[in-house]
Amino acid sequence: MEIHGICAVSRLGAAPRIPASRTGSGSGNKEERNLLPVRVRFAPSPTGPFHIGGARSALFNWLYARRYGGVFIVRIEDTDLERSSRESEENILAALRWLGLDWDEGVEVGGPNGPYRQTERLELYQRCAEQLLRQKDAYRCYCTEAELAAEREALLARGALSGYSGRCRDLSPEDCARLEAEGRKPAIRFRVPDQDAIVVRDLVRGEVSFDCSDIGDFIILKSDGIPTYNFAVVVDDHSMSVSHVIRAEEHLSNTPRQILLFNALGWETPQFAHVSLILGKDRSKMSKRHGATAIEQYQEKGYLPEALVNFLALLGWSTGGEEEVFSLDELIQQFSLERVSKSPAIFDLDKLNWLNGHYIRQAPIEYITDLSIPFLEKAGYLTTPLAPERYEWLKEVVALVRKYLVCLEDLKDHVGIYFSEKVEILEDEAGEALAGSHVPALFAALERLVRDCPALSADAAKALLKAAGKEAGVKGKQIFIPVRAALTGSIEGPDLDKIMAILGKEKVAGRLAGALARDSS
RNA sequence: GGCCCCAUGGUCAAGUGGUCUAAGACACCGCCCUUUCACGGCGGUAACCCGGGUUCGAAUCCCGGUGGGGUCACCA
Repeated sequence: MEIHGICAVSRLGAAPRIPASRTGSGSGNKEERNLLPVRVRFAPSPTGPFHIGGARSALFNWLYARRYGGVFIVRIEDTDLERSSRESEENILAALRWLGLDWDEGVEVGGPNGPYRQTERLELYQRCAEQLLRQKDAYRCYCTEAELAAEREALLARGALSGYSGRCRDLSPEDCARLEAEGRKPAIRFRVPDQDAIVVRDLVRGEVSFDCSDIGDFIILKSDGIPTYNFAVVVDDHSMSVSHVIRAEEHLSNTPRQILLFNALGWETPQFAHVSLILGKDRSKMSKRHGATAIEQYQEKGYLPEALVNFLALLGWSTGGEEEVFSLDELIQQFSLERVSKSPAIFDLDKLNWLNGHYIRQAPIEYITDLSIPFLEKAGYLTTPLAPERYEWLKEVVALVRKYLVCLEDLKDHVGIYFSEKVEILEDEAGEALAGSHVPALFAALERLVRDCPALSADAAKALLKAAGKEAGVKGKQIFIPVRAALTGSIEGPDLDKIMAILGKEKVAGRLAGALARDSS
């Protein structure tokens, strides 16, 4: 297996070791660093469906890359062998593409720093771990999970929950040999230095300081040779020359460990930006019980990617202006890390719904019609391929009902009357409207007029309605309500003349006759 | 519990010491448009967590409290 990016590691020897006394996340001030080419990454672990929060992290990274002409990398953090799967990796990538977030380097597209799946870069981590071992910045730990669990429990009982006892910190080669003879497989632990404070310079949070004594020696390479998250990110972010690490706030407390690793390996740290979390209605971290959390679910319900992107961008970021609706291009123009909010945001489904409806109403009708087709198929209203006239007709249907939609899945509740043969009386009021004494005369007149009409356009329908009313001696609501009831089974809905035009002569006349027959029986 | 982060209407948020009797959006309420519903338009209700400082002056700065969240794994 060939691993690119080894060059980055080979610089190791030459790079000056950053003294342990140094605090801070690396050299160079902000302005200086900003001149560096922007290289950001989205690094999901493929352990389940693509979460809303992950999507926002991906979006922010992508926007940042596009805003500054940088490179957006997608790397797969699949070191959790138990939970990772190709299936969810593909899921995530598909969702990324659906949202319109394309990547320049990474899994599937390749690039100079690949491979982009961590399980395919094991050799690299191995080598870096050995380096640390040689420098005495890491050591082999022979404790078993059971021993560690017991130790943790004891620690917890004393109320001091933190870290590792350091039992294997200073094992002699002989100790190691003996333990290995027992059949124990060592994990590799990082030796956290005696350093007072380590400060994270964060682009959204400012300087955040952590005390080293609060950080216990942590494992960087598991006993099976797989790296641990904190180790793999550092090695990869360096070897992929990542300039800015933009990720969720839950990683903030991991950052000092990572900085320690960067320092020990003699590497410069990237810039960090920790974006606050997305919370559910009850203010706790967004999870399944708060409703749909997977991007996939929104896609299935018929949310538009542009609405979701727009919504996600506004969660934790704002322009400062009054506008709320932004295309991807407009977001790129305006995005900046400086305007990312520090406080967590609650996922507001109402606003997403409004935005989605807004996009459904505003987008070109062909676009919405095309997106609607799979939903109509699924509801059993349509089979593809569509004849051209049928498509034109469908466009009119969609144009008529889209103002009622929150998402495309709602279509099925509004289009039944245009597809089905029979009308179902849905409301009591509709039945009552049909029972009016003037109704038979009105319907008879209208049915005749409709049948005699050469082409039932909306304009023609309007005129016919008026004429029929005149013949029956009624007007206004007395015309519209019963006709609407007969044609749609409901007393509310889109403009009646347009409904009639879409339904066509046959259906209109037939339904009128049907209502009459039903009424007299 | 230790450590860390956060705190403007129900929600998203603008606001970076005076122009704040605090913007905008969603939701809610009302009016208008309309044959109905919806869309749309117009208007309205509603907020600086508490307590101390600093200052001529604080939503804005500092300290403390409270509340919420995150994190403490051979998970990421």
